[in-house]
Amino acid sequence: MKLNCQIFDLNRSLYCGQVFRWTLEYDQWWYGVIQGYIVKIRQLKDEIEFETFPKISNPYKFISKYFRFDDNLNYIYNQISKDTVMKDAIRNAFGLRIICQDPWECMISYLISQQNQIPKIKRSIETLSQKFGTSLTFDGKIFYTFPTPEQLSKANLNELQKGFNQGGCALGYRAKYVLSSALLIINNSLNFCLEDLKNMPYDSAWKLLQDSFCGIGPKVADCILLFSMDKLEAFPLDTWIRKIILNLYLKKTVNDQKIREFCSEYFGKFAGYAQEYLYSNRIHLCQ
DNA sequence: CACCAGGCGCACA
DNA sequence: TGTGCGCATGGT
Repeated sequence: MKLNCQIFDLNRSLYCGQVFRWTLEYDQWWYGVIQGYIVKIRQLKDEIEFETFPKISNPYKFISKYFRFDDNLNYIYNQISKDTVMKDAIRNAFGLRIICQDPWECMISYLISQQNQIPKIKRSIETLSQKFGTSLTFDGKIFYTFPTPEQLSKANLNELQKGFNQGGCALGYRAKYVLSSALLIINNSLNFCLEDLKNMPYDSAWKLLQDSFCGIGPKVADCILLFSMDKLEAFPLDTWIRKIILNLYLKKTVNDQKIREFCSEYFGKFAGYAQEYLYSNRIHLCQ
């Protein structure tokens, strides 16, 4: 199937560190698993070419929603282009789009991301899927869906925590956060479901995530809201972004709360896009 | 061998 | 309300 798209860079969107389950194979084809579907996709100029397995009833809608093709990037660039730092960041990562992930997978992925490195995050999530997800075969390769809360709740703490060379997922101290989150959901211990957060204002959803789940703090909550709950005002403040904002914008040391207040005010309701373009340029901007 | 990683919970003031 | 410390494991 083919789909025309404007202001979109597939490689940048998949490679920038917001999603963890995509791999680049031959002829520029990316393979990934989105919910229960394997997706094979590549970009040729302004056109993307893709295929799903199993076949999905409305593939164009599925792909458009995932890559947020309804976001008007021209308008968003205009809104966040407050200075030369951001203009350069946009130029260097032009076409990068926030991806709309599954809330549950996103939550677990960013619980795992804390105090961790991207290659290891990917390896942990891949191992988690292999051990507890459902297998699918396509193009002669075996893929695994991200485990549901039910599937993940059957794991024991030890095999989540321990290292790869001991048959574990190498989650370390984060294992208890992952398992307790799965148990909270399958035991119906919460008086809301994750999808409900999409219909809440940003502030209340941000607080509710941190109050409900152990291991979710300000940064992880923002990642969940930005990458899976359509909250484009969320501004995940990690070590890289902290350095960039303190060095290039505030030029003095203030606490995280002050940084968040500044970024929210300065970048506005598309602050999440601003964050993603700064993060994408982090190596360049932190020198 | 040190040291640190897309932070967070907890103990203290 | 605000600050400092330890954390499991893997990578450099």
